[in-house]
Amino acid sequence: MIETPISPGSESGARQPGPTFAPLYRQIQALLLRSLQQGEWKPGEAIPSETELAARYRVSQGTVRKAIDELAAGNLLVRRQGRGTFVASHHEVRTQFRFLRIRPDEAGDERPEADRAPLLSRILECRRLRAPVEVARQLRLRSGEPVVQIRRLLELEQPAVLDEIWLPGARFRGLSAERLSAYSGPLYGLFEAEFGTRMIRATERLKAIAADRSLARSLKVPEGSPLLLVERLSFTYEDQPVELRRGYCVTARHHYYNELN
Amino acid sequence: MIETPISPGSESGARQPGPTFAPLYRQIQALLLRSLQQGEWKPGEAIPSETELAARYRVSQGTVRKAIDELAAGNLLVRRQGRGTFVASHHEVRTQFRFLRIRPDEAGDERPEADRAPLLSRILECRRLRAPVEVARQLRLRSGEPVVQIRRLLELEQPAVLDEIWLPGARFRGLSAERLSAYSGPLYGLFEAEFGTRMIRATERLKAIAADRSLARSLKVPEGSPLLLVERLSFTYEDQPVELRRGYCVTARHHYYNELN
DNA sequence: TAGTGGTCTAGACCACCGT
DNA sequence: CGGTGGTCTAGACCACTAA
Repeated sequence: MIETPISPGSESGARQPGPTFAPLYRQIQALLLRSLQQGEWKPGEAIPSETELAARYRVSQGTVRKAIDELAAGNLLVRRQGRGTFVASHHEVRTQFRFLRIRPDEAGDERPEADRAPLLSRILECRRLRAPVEVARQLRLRSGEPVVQIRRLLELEQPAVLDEIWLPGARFRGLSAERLSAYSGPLYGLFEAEFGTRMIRATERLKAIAADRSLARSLKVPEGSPLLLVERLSFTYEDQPVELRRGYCVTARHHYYNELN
Repeated sequence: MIETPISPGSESGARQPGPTFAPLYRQIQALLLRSLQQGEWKPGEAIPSETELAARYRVSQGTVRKAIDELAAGNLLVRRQGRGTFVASHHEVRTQFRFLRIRPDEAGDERPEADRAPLLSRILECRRLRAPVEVARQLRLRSGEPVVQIRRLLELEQPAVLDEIWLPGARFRGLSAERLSAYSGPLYGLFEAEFGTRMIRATERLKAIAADRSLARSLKVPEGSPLLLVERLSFTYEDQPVELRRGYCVTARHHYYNELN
């Protein structure tokens, strides 16, 4: 099966420089993106070789290459010399620390490698309910639509993070506390494997707040203790928001790590 | 003047695939980096065109292009179609918000554009002293070497951030409270223009802490209030650390914004 | 050894910018 | 208009991986 993008100028018809003009490699990129989204290639699998894709789309290898380059830069694909190009997966170690920014103060100053930290995740709750207004707004649901709420405790040594997670109910049917507890490994790994939902990017807002009674009890800190609140909105393909998460972190022996480039 | 990198394989001598092998475009990149560091082209200025550079280094335009691509991706250079390639500068609006991550809660949800926020910076103190152990360690100085310490208050509406900044004394001779107060605009703009020191990248560690008496007074919040502590280490060329900064932020009406890709 | 991604070249043409 | 960066091609060779 051959999909044909607009032909390049030197071959036949010309691209229209009109208002919707996009370079060839971006069109290829969009086609690749569509295939990824539709699951033509699954996370962890290899996509066709550059030569194959060039033939399929009837463009030069260089053009395919540039399309893939950007997707790889965006962490959607992973290039491996001599082996092929693979669909990125949250199961890989390399991808892990892209979203987990809380680190122990002493360890992993910059290299979160060989890090077999005893990261324990304890599911406290998993229930379905109608989306509160603010949650609905951020997830772009109608307020009152069903959502899944998860509460879990992350322990890196001491109890460190209490997460409150909201997910669209429709997309995450059949998600239960049992299923969550049975699964070991990153949450996003489960989401991608069991629900076909891959988190692509996220925005975060951080604040310092004082622990209320409930948080204090869960995290075993005095009431009023300063906590780091990390509010995250995660997106899948097409910039669809699919997870709202509020993490309350004890930062006595941990910190949130960030790099500015 | 012509500088000659190792010739490409197809032309004459071959690159040695030895342990120190680097592709041609990386060698060009290193040469460009050296010119940038040595100030051959100043921030805001244009560097020579791709064709010129290709001639100078005796490589093809495509190779120069790839070298520049990566430097542009790292925010060291800025490409402008039809005009040329320019040395990035902290004076440009585009670069501003790369390092300033504190935002008002309501505004600038994702687009920090057209943002003429009344950002007031009041210098409280600027003095020279001997580097405390921890500061010396992070700035890679011998403990006791001279450093400049700056304290300043940033007001976005209410007083919002108290910054404590340490700089290597040798690199920042002649820096004074007067000079700082006289300068309006981003601090890093002053550093790059007056001291030839351009901040390239930074690492940050964030924690939630309780305001002690001194902080409480400066920021006009009750003692014990939760504050967001942002500890930043900034680097210039060659991964030289040249600024240590501790920012204490009131996050009642502001937050720290971050994007995960 | 065959196949993959990675580098490099040379040349053509296009889009954008200032003059 | 001329110069700049941006796109696209075709072909060569290299480095890495797995069978």
